Amino acid sequence: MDKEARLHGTTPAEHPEALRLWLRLLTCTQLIETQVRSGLRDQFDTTLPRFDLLAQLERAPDGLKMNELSRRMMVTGGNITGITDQLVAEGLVERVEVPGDRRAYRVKLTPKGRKQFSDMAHQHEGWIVEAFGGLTEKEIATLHRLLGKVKEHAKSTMNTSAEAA
Amino acid sequence: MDKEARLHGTTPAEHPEALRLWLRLLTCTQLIETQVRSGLRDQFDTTLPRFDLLAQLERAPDGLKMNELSRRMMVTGGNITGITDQLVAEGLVERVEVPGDRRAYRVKLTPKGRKQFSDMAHQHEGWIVEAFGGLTEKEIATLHRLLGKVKEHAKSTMNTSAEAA
DNA sequence: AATAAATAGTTTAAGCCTAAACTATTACGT
DNA sequence: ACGTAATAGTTTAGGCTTAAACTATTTATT
Repeated sequence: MDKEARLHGTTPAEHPEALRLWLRLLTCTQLIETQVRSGLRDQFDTTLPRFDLLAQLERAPDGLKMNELSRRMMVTGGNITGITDQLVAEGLVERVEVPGDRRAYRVKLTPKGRKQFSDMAHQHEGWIVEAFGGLTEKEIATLHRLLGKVKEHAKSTMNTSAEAA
Repeated sequence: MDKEARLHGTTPAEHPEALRLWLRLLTCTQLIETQVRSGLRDQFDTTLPRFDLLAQLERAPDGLKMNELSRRMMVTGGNITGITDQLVAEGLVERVEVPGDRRAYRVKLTPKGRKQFSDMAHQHEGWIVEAFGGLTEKEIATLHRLLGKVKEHAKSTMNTSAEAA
């Protein structure tokens, strides 16, 4: 019996492996994320959410509506409003009216934004490749496959537990 | 070929598997974290960082110094100050003077804090077990092992890349 | 057409988090 | 002992994020 298992003295764990896995998952994400944030700040004077939003738009030539950005980036709409405002002020993205709907618009990369993102994306990929440099191609594939199962299971049980209360 | 792979059209990736893995890792972490935050808020009216700090203290019967908490939780010292202030105000932890060093003190759980954490930890474990419910025990072990390699590699190359600039 | 409900996006208040500057204390080198 | 450097912790300014309340517009119902 190891340390982590023993310490929940009053609440003996039935599945300590799951808890350990969760802590490790968090640690890995946080380590890599910290590296990426640091690189974006030092080399491009920008932030991860700004980069993420540009990345979403780079994959969508026709731009994306705010709620599409919100869903894809898994953050709230208010958050998207703030980040978009900044990027518009910097001239990296633009708001384009949607013909049939005066409430909505599409956010698109400007040429300047596309150029800047291209530079950043190249560096970014380098950081990520380096982050997983300790794994073989096969291990990367295995990790990807197993996390795929986690993702599907998490999505499928999203709002199932709240009802049990 | 799935969606994630196709989308980096204009920036042909040499190691697209690493990028895909990173995106999936982020997604999984975020999905589970959102569930946990939501549960802590709805059922215990608290937040994840508060829970994490209590969790650290529960494993350290003699308490921890601020910088130890900072290092273990991988956040800045100023952050620890703020969270600790709140928990002290709620009576869940206490600051205890360190005999030989008037700069430092130890943060310890109060009996009330220990009790409250115990309740939360039990629920928390349930959420985590459920989050990984789509995996077999063996798959959990594999995931844990592979993430261990990622973690070690990330830690070993922490400040090696900045020098190359 | 009139009303109600849903949708798109923004604003607000509050908490988290960081980097950098700061205070207080301790350790070290001479 | 004295001056400097290192350490422990806090404060400050600013960016990120959320939930909830809000405005404006569109869709559905009657």
